[in-house]
Amino acid sequence: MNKPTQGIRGRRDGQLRREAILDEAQRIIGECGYHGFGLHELAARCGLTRPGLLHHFGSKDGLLLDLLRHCDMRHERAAVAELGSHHDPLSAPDIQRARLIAGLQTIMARNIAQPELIRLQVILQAEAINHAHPAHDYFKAREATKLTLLAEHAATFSAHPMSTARQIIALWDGLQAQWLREDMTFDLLAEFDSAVASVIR
Amino acid sequence: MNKPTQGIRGRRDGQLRREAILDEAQRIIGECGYHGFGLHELAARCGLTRPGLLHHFGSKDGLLLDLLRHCDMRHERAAVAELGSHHDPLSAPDIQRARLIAGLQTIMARNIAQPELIRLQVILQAEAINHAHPAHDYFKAREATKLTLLAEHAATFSAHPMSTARQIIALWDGLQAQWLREDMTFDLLAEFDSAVASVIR
Amino acid sequence: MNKPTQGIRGRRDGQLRREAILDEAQRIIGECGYHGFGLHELAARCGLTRPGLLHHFGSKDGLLLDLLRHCDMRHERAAVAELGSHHDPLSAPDIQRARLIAGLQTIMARNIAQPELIRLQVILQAEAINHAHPAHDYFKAREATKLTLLAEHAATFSAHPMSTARQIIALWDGLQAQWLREDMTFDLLAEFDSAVASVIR
Amino acid sequence: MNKPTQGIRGRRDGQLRREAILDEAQRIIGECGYHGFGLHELAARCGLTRPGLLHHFGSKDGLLLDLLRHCDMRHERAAVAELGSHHDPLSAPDIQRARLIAGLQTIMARNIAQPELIRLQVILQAEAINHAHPAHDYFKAREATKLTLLAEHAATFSAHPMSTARQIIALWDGLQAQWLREDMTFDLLAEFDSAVASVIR
DNA sequence: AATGAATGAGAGTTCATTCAT
DNA sequence: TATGAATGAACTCTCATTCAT
Repeated sequence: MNKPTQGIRGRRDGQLRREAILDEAQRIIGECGYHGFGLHELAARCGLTRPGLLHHFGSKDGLLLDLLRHCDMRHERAAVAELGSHHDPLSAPDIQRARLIAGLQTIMARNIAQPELIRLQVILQAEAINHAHPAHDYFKAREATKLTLLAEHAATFSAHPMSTARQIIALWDGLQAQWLREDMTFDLLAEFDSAVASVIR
Repeated sequence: MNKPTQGIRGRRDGQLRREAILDEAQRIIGECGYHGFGLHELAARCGLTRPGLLHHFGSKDGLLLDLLRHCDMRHERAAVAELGSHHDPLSAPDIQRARLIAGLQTIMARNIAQPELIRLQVILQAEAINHAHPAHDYFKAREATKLTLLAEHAATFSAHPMSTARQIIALWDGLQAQWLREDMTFDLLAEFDSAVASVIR
Repeated sequence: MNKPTQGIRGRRDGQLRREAILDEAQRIIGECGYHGFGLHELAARCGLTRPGLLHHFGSKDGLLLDLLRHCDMRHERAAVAELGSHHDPLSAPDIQRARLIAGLQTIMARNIAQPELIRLQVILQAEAINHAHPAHDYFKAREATKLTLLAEHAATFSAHPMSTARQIIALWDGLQAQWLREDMTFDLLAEFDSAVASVIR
Repeated sequence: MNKPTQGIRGRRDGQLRREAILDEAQRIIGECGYHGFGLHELAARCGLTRPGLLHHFGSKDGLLLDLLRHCDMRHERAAVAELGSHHDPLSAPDIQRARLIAGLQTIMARNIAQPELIRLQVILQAEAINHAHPAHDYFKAREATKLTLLAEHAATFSAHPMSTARQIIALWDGLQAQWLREDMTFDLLAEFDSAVASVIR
């Protein structure tokens, strides 16, 4: 007699629906970029209408920022924790170096398991170079954080920690982009490992 | 009474006009990406109307491809020549390595002098990961060319020439992107030099 | 254990809520007109949601008509009473004239104390000229009533009571509109008094 | 063999088309007000699409301002000229008064012949009380001009020229609005004449 | 070589409203 | 009594493009 909790036309739990939308948004923005995707297609893929989307996020910009916050909480914080947990400034340089490499490997391995996340980061990071892009501030802050964190680690064994940090980030971003450009046809994790080993000596 | 030079002058003017437009297009697409820019703004900046633009390039896609071809002829070929001219498979590994580094330095230095070009490459390369992007094929081919060329050079001194090539490209792209993200506030050339020196040993 | 007052309190609270909403509606519609305002802003200003509003008034049109009824009861009836109470067809023309002027003054003075009411009337009266406007019928009836009432008064001393009535209304409306247009920077009451004195001779 | 100047689907002379659109805009805005009308209906009535409209006026606001400018040039200037031409500060007060009345009559008669113009003014003048309305500044300036011009005239025969000016404007606006409200069923010109005669004594 | 006029498609966004809760 | 979710229709406006001139 009773129809469960499901109302007409896909009324869902709110929070659940929001997350489902953000998942789909990650996929579509990762493919087309922020400027290249339209609310209509995202809405259609989620089984609702454009105003239905905006009910949850207010605006296209708002959706993007919510997506970024969402990724931050789910992945970024885990990554920072990964590096932070093994950080012990009193250890010997060799151990520090090994730990950093291990941490980076772990994070990269996790990323490889979800290529949509890599796609999203690669394209947004490029688009957001433009100061007018809604994600510009987010990526500016992210850049500074990554740089500082890596430089801190590198300080224990490198004579130029800042340069080392830059090199790690460059390899990270550059290899991820290559991997996507070549349709994930090479072993990203192995290439990253050997590359990092080179720059860290 | 006859104007014999008019045809030529007209054609030459037209050519000049086209180049001026492409220069402006490089700037605006480098800022906003292909999806983020509109023909209207480009037309306005060039002092003509939208149909005026399309008269020269046929379509937005056509404009992009013309721009890419234009860059190819002006810069890419010079870069390839730079590397090719010093390539001599019979030399000693040390010399090969030094020549490659010198060639890369020269090209990077040339790029740094025209940041709009770097901007264009960074954003388009990211956007064009999407198979539906009009520049996808261009960048796919470019990727293969670069990889092959660098691997050829690296073969003379590296045990894993393909990986070395990837690492060079990753550092190249990654440091350029970082440089733009940080508003060109660090010494890109120096960072690139030391990074390449690391991965080439 | 029983809550005998709850029903009444609830109803009283509801009534208070409704009045608070109508007050805010008066302000916002007076500023933007019926077509220019949105339920969303009104709802926000009242601290509830759009469906919350519609729960009380059924529809946007319904809200407008309720507001009009509300004003009718609070102000319009008082005005009619003001004029009616002093109306005595048997008095001498001079007295009639003086009483009418005094009555109009009283009402105008009352209006000036609540400019939002004047705003509302001025804009709605103009919008409602359109036959399709939801307040059209209301203002059509109001017009007839005012005209009849004033003409009755004027009949005791004017040779053309209908024209006199029209002139009074025109001055009334026209000066109120001017007053708002000039940001209430002149003495509306004084101007109205002297104007009415002129047309009534 | 040759098709005249008429291209596909109503391509017209540009300037002619602009004026035709403004004529229709006058009608529709006069009925529904600025907030009450939509570009779609106007476009449809003119036999083109929404973007077709915006091609000529840039935006809805732009259309309104162009319409206002258009009316200014066609009617307002004629009215000012009408009053100005007969203005001679050296004449006797009686003559001044008679001339002013005659001038106002002429203008009002001209207006009555085009009720759409009156409609437009009545509704926009009310809507534009709101400072955020795109026509606010226009009507603010217009108000000041009218007031100054009439006060100048009235100065020759009235002890309170500013008040007299206000009264004339109030009667003007108020009677026009009444006339529309009552579906043009009374003799506006006659009522205005007798009313002005009263306030000018 | 370039324009002005116009279009169809689609952009993001707001609207009043409905419905289950 | 009021909400959160969602809709369909409408909104202004921008897009790339076409076409006659």
